[in-house]
Amino acid sequence: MRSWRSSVLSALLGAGLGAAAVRLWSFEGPHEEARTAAAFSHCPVIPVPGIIPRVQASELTGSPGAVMKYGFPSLANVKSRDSYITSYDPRTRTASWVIERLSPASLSGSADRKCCTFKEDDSVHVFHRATNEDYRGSGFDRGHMAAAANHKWSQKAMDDTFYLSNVSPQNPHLNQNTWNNLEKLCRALTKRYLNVYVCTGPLYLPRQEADGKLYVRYQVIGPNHVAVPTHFFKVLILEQMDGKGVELRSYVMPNEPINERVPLERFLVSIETIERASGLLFVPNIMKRTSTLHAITDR
DNA sequence: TTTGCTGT
Repeated sequence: MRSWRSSVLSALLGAGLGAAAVRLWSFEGPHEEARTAAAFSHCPVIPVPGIIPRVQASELTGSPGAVMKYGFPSLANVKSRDSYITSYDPRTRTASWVIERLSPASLSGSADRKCCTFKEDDSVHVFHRATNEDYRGSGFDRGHMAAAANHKWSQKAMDDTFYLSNVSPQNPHLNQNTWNNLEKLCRALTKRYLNVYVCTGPLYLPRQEADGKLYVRYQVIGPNHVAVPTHFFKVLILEQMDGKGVELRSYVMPNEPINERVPLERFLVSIETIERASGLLFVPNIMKRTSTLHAITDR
């Protein structure tokens, strides 16, 4: 039985993405704090000109200009909702990426998920649309990309996270434990950073099969063949309290049960790893490609 | 607490 670690590692290696990932996962220090510090030392910090203001409650209404200040990871089938902006992938019947902006204001309010139900996205053609029937009895959870609890500021905003275009088939144990903890971490970071931008999405990573060749293989569920991602990513854009810099943190988790005792820092990968694997480019508006990527991968 | 599921 292969561990999650070897499974992620071989998948990333298979995509030709090894260098940055190997260095992170090979780190085994005796003290967790030292390990955490070492893990974050890989995360880039980018100075930004001017002072960034904190988002106020009155500014929460989903306006693409505000949520997308760091740019679009890709441009196909972009949709704007109150709580997030997303790019839909009609071939897999799920999102390519979903971006949301978290702040203390967006996390507080009276919206209640008991009032929400998962629903088809009528803006997607029926040929390419996921339905609740696809998930029923599949063994997979309907895992939010933009999490419901991030948008208590408005019932409509929370309702919008229940479109199945904001959902991917997710291992139930992962969704309800370690992935949930990662979502809670994103919310907790709003206390230490001015604004927290979160970009979430699925990955379909190659792995080596018995003949020694690399294949991308994923299950599809239901009559509409909704793709089951092999992994999920989260890219965090953290605006520092002094408004002078932006920190980037990016995580990859396999779509399988993960022991909750494994620290979240173990799932940090370089942003380049996710960019190569996903076909997306993050923070195109601020990334200085050559110099920044050297800083990440050469460390 | 928040993440979901199934059955009535």
